[in-house]
Amino acid sequence: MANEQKSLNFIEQIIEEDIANGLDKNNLRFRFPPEPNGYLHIGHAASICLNFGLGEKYNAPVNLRFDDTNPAKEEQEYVDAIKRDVAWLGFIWDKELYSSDYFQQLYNWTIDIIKAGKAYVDLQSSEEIAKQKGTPTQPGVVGPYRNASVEENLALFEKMKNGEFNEGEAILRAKIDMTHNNMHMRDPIMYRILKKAHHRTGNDWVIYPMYDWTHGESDYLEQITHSLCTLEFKSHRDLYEWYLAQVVTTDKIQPKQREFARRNISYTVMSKRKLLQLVQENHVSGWDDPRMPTISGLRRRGYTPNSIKKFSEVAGISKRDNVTDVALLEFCIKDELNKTAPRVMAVLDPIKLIINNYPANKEEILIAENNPEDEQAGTREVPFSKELFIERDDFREQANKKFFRLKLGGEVRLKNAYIIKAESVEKDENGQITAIHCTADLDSRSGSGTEASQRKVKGTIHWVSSKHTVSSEVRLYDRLFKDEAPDSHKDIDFKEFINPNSLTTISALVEPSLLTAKSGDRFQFQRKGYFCVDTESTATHLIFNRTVGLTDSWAKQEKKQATPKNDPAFDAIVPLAGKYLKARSNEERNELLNSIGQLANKTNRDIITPKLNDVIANKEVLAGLLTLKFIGIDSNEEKTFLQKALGMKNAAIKLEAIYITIANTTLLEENKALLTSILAQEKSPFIKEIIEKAIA
RNA sequence: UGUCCCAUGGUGUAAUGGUAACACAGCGGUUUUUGGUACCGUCGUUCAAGGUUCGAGUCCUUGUGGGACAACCA
Repeated sequence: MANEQKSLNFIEQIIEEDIANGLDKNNLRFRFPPEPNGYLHIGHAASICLNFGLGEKYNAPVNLRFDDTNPAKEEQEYVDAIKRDVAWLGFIWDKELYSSDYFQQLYNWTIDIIKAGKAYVDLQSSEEIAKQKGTPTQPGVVGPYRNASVEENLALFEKMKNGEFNEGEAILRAKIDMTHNNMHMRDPIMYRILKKAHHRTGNDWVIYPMYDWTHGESDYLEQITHSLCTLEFKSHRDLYEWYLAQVVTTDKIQPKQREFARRNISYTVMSKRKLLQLVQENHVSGWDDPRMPTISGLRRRGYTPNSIKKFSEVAGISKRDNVTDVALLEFCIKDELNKTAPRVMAVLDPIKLIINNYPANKEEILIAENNPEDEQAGTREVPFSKELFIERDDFREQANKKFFRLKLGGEVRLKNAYIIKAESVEKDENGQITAIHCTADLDSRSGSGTEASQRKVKGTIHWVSSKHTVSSEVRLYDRLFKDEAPDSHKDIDFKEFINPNSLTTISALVEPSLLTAKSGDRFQFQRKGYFCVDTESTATHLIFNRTVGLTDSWAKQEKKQATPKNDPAFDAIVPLAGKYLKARSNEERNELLNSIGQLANKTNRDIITPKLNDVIANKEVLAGLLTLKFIGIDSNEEKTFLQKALGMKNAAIKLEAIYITIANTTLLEENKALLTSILAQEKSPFIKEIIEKAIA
């Protein structure tokens, strides 16, 4: 039986349990509640797919609700962008709602809460309030305004509402418990004064409700059954429930907040604050730069709504911190585009190919399959002539048997055309090849049905006809960051890891059928990858973005041979160095040092040294340092690395670098000036003392 | 020196006390007019120690590791 049941994620399990306990399925209702202070990213897509996915699964309505309680950060531009992105993903929201629609209702409830003696106006400065709040390990203390009378509070709150206070002079707090374990319960702020125009309510209000005092009540007003948010709101749940308890009536549904882990992806960052920084500091061209993990960036990059939904589905949902391999996202788009994208020929790095035995004035129209994966896709016409361009990579004067492409004296098929044999090359004065001469087997034309056309040759390469080709701009994107998790390093700014080569713009030659391509169209450039027409593209200046490359097992093999192998011993040292950084006792450190020493003696200096000056992460730097501590320093590269380590922020690394430097008289002499300058800036008396002694 | 959450292959998720599985990535092969695709194969996993149980990835205890929480942000 094809009755295979898909396993439920933990949210679905909670819902099923609630239904089993008597919740009417027909009352199920969800919401996606973004703050309009930035663009949506692939992490939001997980939340969107979760909420709207539940809506589809249970046939329940899903609201799009803008959490717009902070006019200082929010803009209409973001509201529009968010609506566009959710709609583009293909989801239909039940109602478009705004928290700001509930300002009056929230205000009315607030009056009741004050009357019940459960909220008070506090006129202290934010510093005083913060001080009284305590810390996670120390309880807070009661402030002087906590026991004011209901009448006084009502009057003060009225003054707040009427704009009689300036920003920062007064706030309204819930009266809960200043000694509560959960900091959020220590008399949290319900309202603050913000004399700013709101993008929807204008200047109607000068008091604005805080997130906690808005979110649960909005859920309640909309009768949301399950209010799903990310893990960092876990500790807000107590407050969410406390606020709800002040207003619920038993005949209505009390919403339930549940938390799931946000979706992270390797080689990128996923926080609005950091993405905003990339935009503002011009590391990217905008929110929709194709390198950005935003929905709009992915759209421009060539991702489809389905590929993003598919990704959210296969990545799943859970409560564990995660960094999902970006390869999974790429798989989702490749898998779809393989079935749907028309094939075309484009030469990215052209070199001229002349067919000696083909008439100079002859032109042929050849027939090419649009998509071998899709019979319905049909065929197209591609012009052919004596002079062509092929990919520079597809030719070598000499090569071994594993090279299936064109080499002197070797044969290869030109896709959809003839089998050719390379005869000679033309070179310029620098020895650079400027043209390749070949002869064609004129009986071997693809599809001609002749015996020669059935011949098997090992390689097939793509081409464009010189006379008919269209020149275009192609943007090749690589990952934006060099590190898997650029924002996971404690004392290193994530921007340190930005990949300087994340965008390469080239001019490429494409087949003439692409002349009619329109913005957003997606193609497979055969043997190269999937590309889409950029939004900036025009009829006279075509621009293609590379969405993702094809799996290239030849390039992989080449690379494997070209790049030096990893050093297994060093790779084993790195995690130990990570532990060393966190070690609490000298005993622990000595034990680790012992293991590292044994491994260090097995490392291969020739492999490690060239890599040293590229490492950025603390544990890798320390691993290099500790390895050198055992095997000694002897090259200039290693000395440079030591100096870099001396300049690092991390105290443990700096200290280790200092120890290595002062243990060796030559190194000490060479780095005296550097040590002196470190001494001048150093705050730690311990490190200062060590340096002073050594220099003296 | 608190409270809470989390811990399954390289990565992401499943297994709801009963054979640890699926996908991605990796590796190898077959097919191929894309070194793509497809197909086949392969690699590798329950943080530790105790306990409950006929039986524990799952329940309990302790420990270890990671994370969240002290914005007039959301």
